[in-house]
Amino acid sequence: MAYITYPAAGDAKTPANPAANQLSLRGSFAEFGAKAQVFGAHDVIFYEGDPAKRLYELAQGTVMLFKLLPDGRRQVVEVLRPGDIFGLANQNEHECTAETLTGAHVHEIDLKQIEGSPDLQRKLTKCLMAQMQVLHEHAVLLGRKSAVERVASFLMYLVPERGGVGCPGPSDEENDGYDLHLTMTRQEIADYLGLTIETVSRVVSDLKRRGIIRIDRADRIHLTKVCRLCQMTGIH
Amino acid sequence: MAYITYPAAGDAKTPANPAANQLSLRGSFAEFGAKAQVFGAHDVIFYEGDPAKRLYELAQGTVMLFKLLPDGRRQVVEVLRPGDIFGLANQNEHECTAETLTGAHVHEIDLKQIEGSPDLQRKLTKCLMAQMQVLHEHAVLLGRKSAVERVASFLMYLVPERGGVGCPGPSDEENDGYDLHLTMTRQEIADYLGLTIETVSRVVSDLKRRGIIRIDRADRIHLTKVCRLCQMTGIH
DNA sequence: CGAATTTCTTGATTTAAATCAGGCCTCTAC
DNA sequence: GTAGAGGCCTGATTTAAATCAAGAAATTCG
Repeated sequence: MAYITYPAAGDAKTPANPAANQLSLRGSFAEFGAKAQVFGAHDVIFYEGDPAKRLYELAQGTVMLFKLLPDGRRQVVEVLRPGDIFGLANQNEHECTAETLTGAHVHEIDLKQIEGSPDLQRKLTKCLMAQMQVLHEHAVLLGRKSAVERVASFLMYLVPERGGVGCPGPSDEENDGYDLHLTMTRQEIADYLGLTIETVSRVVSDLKRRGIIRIDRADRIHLTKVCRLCQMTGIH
Repeated sequence: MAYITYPAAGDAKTPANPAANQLSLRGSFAEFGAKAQVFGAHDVIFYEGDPAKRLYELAQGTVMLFKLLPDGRRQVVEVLRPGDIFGLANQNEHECTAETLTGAHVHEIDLKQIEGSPDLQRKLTKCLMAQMQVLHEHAVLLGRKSAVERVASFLMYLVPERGGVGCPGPSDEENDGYDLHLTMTRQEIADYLGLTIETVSRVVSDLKRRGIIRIDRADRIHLTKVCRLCQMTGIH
């Protein structure tokens, strides 16, 4: 269950957890009296259909947004990282569910407050522009990429400063490596990539067999050949 | 080719075409000295990779945004309608190509000008929120819907005030009808829905055979049973 | 107008991924 | 330690959509 704190007004700048404080500097909402909330892993922040009144900024952790079809099919539409803003609703209801993948710190703020501040407006616009770009790239993935390309793109997305787009120069060919921690289960990855859990599992096994990745624990993946993987994303 | 006009400053409020003038009232950029541009059908407004300096507001017509993979695969990521804003770039380059589907009137404005106006900021935020919601729905379509559900959703999207979401009440079951004009070719529809042209053609033929739609010219479709079609979108 | 080009449709076949089904780890709890 | 549960992997089979391959409409153009 969610462990939610509502600090006294003006207290948001000094949360109990120093790490959260450090990370919340990434955004600027906390300085405007935003409520700070702490969630555990796999907590729901809001459900599709819930009344939408506020905006959320992820300060720490990972959150996914997903939509469900009546028959149970699920599509994860966004995977959010610290600094991302979510919970915007065109109408009065949330159009997707927000669920944490890890423990998470979230700042909550009223849209009206943002509208009053040109600085926050600018920040919001910049954030939405970046998210829109990610959504466009994800549309390409879902609409036009093969299963292998989807998984390769997903893994590259987890490499900081690469985001599945950039490719290392010729200097670090073949034997460059990178360790990454998976916060998503195979089912969540499948629902993000528009695949089944079996297909994700098979593709990952195949990458392992080909020596492109190495796996000890299911949630820890070592990318043995980042460059090779990058070339499998369909972008190059 | 594009027929581009750059009216003298302050002239944007009075374009030659009265229809354009009427429609431009939908937005508010024209009042802030935005450049007005007129494009023909199938003109490129900007290419993926072009330097991005300005923002565009569609005043009249239809525009699509698409991305290409190096091997030629294409994904149409958005289909824009009057009032929509596009051309936002996180970095300094456009991340997708903008091409008109019909003749179109476009207002061009500097992001800096918007940042100076709280009213425009609000409008921009509202517009981005709405577009993001459409992108989320489209991710569900691309990631989780069957070919029939995709085509049904697409057709419903073209019914004003429905947008593939709402369904008419039980009063207008079966024999409600709606005429719509397709501004996209089968190939463009396929690239929007993440299908091949053949699959789109087959699904459309099948809907015709089942009496759900009627087609005389390839670009004019009469929806014979809007309600039935709505039930085929996967949403109900 | 008729030729040429493009767009659309339809059929036959292939294939990538889904589905169906079972077994194997890994962690937790007792 | 053993039992149970959930997550993960793998194999066999099916299937929806892609691909391959012609034709048939439209549309453009000389």
